[in-house]
Amino acid sequence: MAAKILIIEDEAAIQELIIYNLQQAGYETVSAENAEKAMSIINNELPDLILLDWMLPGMNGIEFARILRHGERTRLIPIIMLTARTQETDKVAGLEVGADDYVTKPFSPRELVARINAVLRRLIPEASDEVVEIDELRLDPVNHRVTDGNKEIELGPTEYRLLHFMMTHTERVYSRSQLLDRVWGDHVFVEERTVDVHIRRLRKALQLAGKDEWIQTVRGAGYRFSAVATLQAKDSNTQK
Amino acid sequence: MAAKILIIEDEAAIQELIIYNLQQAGYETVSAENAEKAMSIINNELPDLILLDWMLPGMNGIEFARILRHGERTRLIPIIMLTARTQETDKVAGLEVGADDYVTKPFSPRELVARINAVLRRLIPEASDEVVEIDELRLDPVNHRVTDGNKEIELGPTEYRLLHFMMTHTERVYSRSQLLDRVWGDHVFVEERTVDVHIRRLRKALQLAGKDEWIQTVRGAGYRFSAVATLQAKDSNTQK
DNA sequence: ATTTTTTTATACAGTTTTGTTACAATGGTC
DNA sequence: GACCATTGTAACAAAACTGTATAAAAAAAT
Repeated sequence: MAAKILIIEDEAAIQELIIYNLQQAGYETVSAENAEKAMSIINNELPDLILLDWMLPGMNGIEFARILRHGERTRLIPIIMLTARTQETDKVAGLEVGADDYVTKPFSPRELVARINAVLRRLIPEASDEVVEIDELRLDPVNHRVTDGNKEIELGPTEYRLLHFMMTHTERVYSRSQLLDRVWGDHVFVEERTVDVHIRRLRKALQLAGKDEWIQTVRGAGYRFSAVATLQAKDSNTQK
Repeated sequence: MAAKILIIEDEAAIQELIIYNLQQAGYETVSAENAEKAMSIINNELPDLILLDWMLPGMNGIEFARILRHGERTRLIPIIMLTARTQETDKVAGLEVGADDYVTKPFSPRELVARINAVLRRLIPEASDEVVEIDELRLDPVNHRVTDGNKEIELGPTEYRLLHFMMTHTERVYSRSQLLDRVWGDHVFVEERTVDVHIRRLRKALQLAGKDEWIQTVRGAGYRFSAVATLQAKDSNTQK
């Protein structure tokens, strides 16, 4: 599942340069020349990351970034600002409004791609195309396959995304509501208990590989993915 | 257990900017635009920290801070003031009324988060997400795990919170009623004896690690957590 | 030594949380 | 349109957790 990147840039030449390079790097791209078009795209297909030009016809990028940060659905989308300016104040203003990084023009395509990679890895690793492999368990976003050694594990779409998220966020407890936000999407109207059901389905699928214990219940808190072998100190006294 | 931060700020743009950044930083947020709403929120769900704008519609922040400091339940909640002014006198007034820190607008989100972290660490360490480690005993709030060396210690939710509180407040006696307030939460009505039971359960769990002696009974006063070598005139001939 | 107070230990019943399964609704595909 | 996979929810079962009562033990006071 290649990350989808929205490019908001009015200069056609630069836009095409970026599109070319991002596609080269394996990203899916959509683009808009102004804020209105950008908004309509965002409403249709939530991008994973937004490349936003500082100067836009009609509305400046800072303003637009602020609007995105206000939107319920768009709040969590990483934003990288493109700016011709190098003033420190602009940098600060950009970061203050919630940009996650910025690139000054002129930029090298390699630098741009590198920064995008970095931001995605940091903020939504499950949206990057990197293979995740833990022990023998391997999830390959490119061919959308999960394997254990040479055995293939079949998962439904939701279980796949859930596993992908968990494998890229291990050793950390996530509440049901956090999982809904990150795996289902922000503020999807779904019962929290639904998470349990999908956890169950995922565990069932992993059971064949004997890896179902990696998905752990943390009572009162949520779920945790952990492949670390820890000697349980239980079963010596907790019995009834 | 992410700390819950109440943001009292009437300017929508600033409020959302703060919300976004605090959520990014892993905090839970609630917000209010004026003093009344803030009060009603506080009555329902005690926040761990309050971010309070200096200027509020109807009532100024200083006044509100003073009210909070008088309230039985709210007295101990850390307050960080947000102010557009930089005058030294205001700073003084803010700190005098009991604010624990203050941040002047415009502020960088990083600074804000850093100050919040600092205040929380100082005043309610158990609400921050930092790992607590004493000797070999390690409690990690992020993955919600307690380990002794490489042995995992399994705890129920209440024992976990109790241990977390005690590990972050060592070398000090807490009465049962204090523990009920801080671990169970105020406004909870349970027998004081209940504390004994959970202390017992926690000790039992720690016993496997041989760390149960760290939870000490102070007769007539309460309990104390102390990892300091207990070289009391206790004469451990009675060992084993 | 005896009594009183405080703490520990344990059992138990009630409650909450989580696991599991079945089912109906949805939406895509042939 | 019929088929199929997938999804979310509800309902019930199972498990874990909680608070209280009670009895035993320990410490302090008499």
